[in-house]
Amino acid sequence: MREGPDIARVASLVGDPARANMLNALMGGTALTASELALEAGVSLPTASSHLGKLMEGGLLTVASQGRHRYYGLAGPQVAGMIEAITGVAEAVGPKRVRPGPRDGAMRVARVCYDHLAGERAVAMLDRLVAKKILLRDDKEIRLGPATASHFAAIGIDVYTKPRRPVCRACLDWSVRRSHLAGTLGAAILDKILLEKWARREKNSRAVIFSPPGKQAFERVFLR
Amino acid sequence: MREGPDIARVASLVGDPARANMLNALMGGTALTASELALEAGVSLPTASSHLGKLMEGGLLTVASQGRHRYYGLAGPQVAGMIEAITGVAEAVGPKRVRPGPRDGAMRVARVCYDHLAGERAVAMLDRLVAKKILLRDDKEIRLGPATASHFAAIGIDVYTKPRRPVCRACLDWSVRRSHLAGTLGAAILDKILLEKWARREKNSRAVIFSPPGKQAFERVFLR
DNA sequence: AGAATGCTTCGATGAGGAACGAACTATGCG
DNA sequence: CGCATAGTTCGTTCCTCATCGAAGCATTCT
Repeated sequence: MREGPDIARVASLVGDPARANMLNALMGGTALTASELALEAGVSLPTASSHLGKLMEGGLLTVASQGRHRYYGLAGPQVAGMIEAITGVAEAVGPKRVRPGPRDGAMRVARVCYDHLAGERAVAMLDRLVAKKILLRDDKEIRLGPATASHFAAIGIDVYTKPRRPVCRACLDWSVRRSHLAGTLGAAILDKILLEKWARREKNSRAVIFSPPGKQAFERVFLR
Repeated sequence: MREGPDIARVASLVGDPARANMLNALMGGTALTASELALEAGVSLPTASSHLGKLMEGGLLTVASQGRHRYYGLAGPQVAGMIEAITGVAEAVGPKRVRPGPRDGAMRVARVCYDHLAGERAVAMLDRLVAKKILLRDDKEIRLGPATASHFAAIGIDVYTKPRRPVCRACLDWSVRRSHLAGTLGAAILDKILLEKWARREKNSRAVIFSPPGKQAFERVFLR
């Protein structure tokens, strides 16, 4: 017998298919209502409610009541990171790539990770920002540099909007094994991409699809 | 309903207390026999055997038969990383730090992570190696520099012993939120530390306890 | 107020799976 | 060869927990 944090408790919360589907859906970053999550998980509303209660009690979810809606979201980036880690293992040990499929391809290129962009395109972006010394990579900790604020202001992104969370964070990608940009800045960039309609969210998926002109615009702004 | 890697399957494997205990024990890095794992998990041998079968089938474990013993070990660093991630969340959401206790303190300072050293001391070591430009931190990817081989040779560590795995890897710490050195080099350094008896493994725990002279030696070699 | 929607609670049902003892296979020892 | 040790397989028992229908709150709309 051994001591330590109760990892079985946390893992078993993720271990139920219905709950796993819900968490997966919430990896999209937007908070969802109980009914949406029930649909997503393929269970009835009472069942979903029960699961949500357990996830709440387990500390994996937060909830915000707005009128008669209750919006559930992931409790934080650490939880999101854990799910990505589990996804990575599941991907590795899972049925030997039955069919890579276009959906998977799109996911590899660009997808939503909690509230920011992940995938090859996101990794390339971070690399470029670091190479241009707009961001400074120290440890996994990515830091702002002297040029950061002015550079993003020129693009139309205010670096210091929401002061609660760290502005910059690195987040490990499960497809590519490198890091991409998370934190409020990462979130702001994703907002920008969607707002400018450079890309759209694939319905019921974390995939992010760039339009041809959107891809060009993204490359002009972030990869040049 | 949604597609993608079967994360529930993987998580539910970790979600059983007996299996979680086994995996936790294997995070110590040494492969263990079925009986040792049964003891560790607090279940009977048949039960343990059944669990081990499931973990094998799930791809989380590897086994090496030696005579009438079967040594089980984690399937790889990715699995170890996942367990650390889950541990981090469990730590964060777990019962509000009932008593930090000396055991926890020791774990924070230095512990075994799969096959290399983790904890504050390991983080400090990596920082120092990077600051001295003996290792180069690029992305999370840590790379060898021109001075690497000679520097470690002087300490008595051959950087290029086991060519199968990457020599350098960064691994995220759940206590400190920074990275430490993994890969074969990380493993070789831990070997060195234990071989020189600078530190000993706490029995039945991942904690690594440095003796006072061992701590000094470690600091002289790695932190100066 | 009454009706409609969103969600939770309660209670009953049922299935999956964790547990162990007993029997079986395999390796090592004298 | 027997005997001991290490592990697995089998069968049974038992309990947890996921599931849903029905009923109960809460909020908003008309």
